[in-house]
Amino acid sequence: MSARPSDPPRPTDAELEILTVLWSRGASTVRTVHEAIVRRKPTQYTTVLKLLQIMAEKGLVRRDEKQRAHIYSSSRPAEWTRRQLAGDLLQRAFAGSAKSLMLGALSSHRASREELAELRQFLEDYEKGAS
Amino acid sequence: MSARPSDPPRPTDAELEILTVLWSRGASTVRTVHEAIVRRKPTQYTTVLKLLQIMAEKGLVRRDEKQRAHIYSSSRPAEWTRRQLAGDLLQRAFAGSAKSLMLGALSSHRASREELAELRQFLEDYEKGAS
DNA sequence: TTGACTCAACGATGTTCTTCGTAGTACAGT
DNA sequence: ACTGTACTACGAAGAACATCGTTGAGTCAA
Repeated sequence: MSARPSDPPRPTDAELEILTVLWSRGASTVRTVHEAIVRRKPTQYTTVLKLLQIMAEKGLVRRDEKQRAHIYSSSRPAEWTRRQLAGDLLQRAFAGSAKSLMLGALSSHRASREELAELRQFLEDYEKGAS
Repeated sequence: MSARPSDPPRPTDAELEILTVLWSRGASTVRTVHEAIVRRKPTQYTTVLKLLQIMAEKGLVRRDEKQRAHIYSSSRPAEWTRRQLAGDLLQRAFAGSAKSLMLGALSSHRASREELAELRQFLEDYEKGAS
């Protein structure tokens, strides 16, 4: 539960962008990641490579060097990192008020009816588990 | 509704820390802010001053220079900035899924019963307004 | 085996962030 | 007027970030 010394640091903006690619596509080569990134923003291949190397040093990703084209994968499940980020923001900007966070998220995003249903469902489940 | 060109940029970590002080205490002198900051983390007076000057340039805070000790205040209400931050994180890390964000926040924080009640209440109100 | 490709490694650059020291200015009390 | 105190302004320095070019090594096919 408590943070071990080996917990990776909070990813930077560019790093997070890469992580989202790894989360959705799973373990990937640099080339694959680059192809996904470049679709949203013009970026050199070596920029992505460098980022991934740095992220490996930080422990944000793991690297399999068995093949010539190294294979990178997120060292933590998406949910773990997301939880860190949400909790971090919650403390730093929202003074721990989950309600304010939710309010902020929803008023900036305009959730669909299905999403709201999901949310209510989740709250119910959570309440049961938490009591 | 849409972002005007003059919208201030996302505050950095240190800037956010100062903003939270301004949000809770209202318009303040550098000295007052410093006193609040130093309680959490040893920091020089001039560090806070410099930060506030930079934030004024960026448009994150407004400055009243009528008195010798300038008075700083957040240029945007707390809710506005919070909404930006939550929305930003929602897009960048949560692929727009408010549910995941909620899940992340709650599983990192363990909400109280009252807080959960508030949340449910808020969701209800929101649903009415949103339909 | 040589040439075209593909890849990782590395170094360099420019920017932003964070922090602090120093200098100068207004002001109050003596 | 003189001195200490409370300010702001400015500049500098180091770390972190983001980006890219170049180099050299591995691979495959003609």
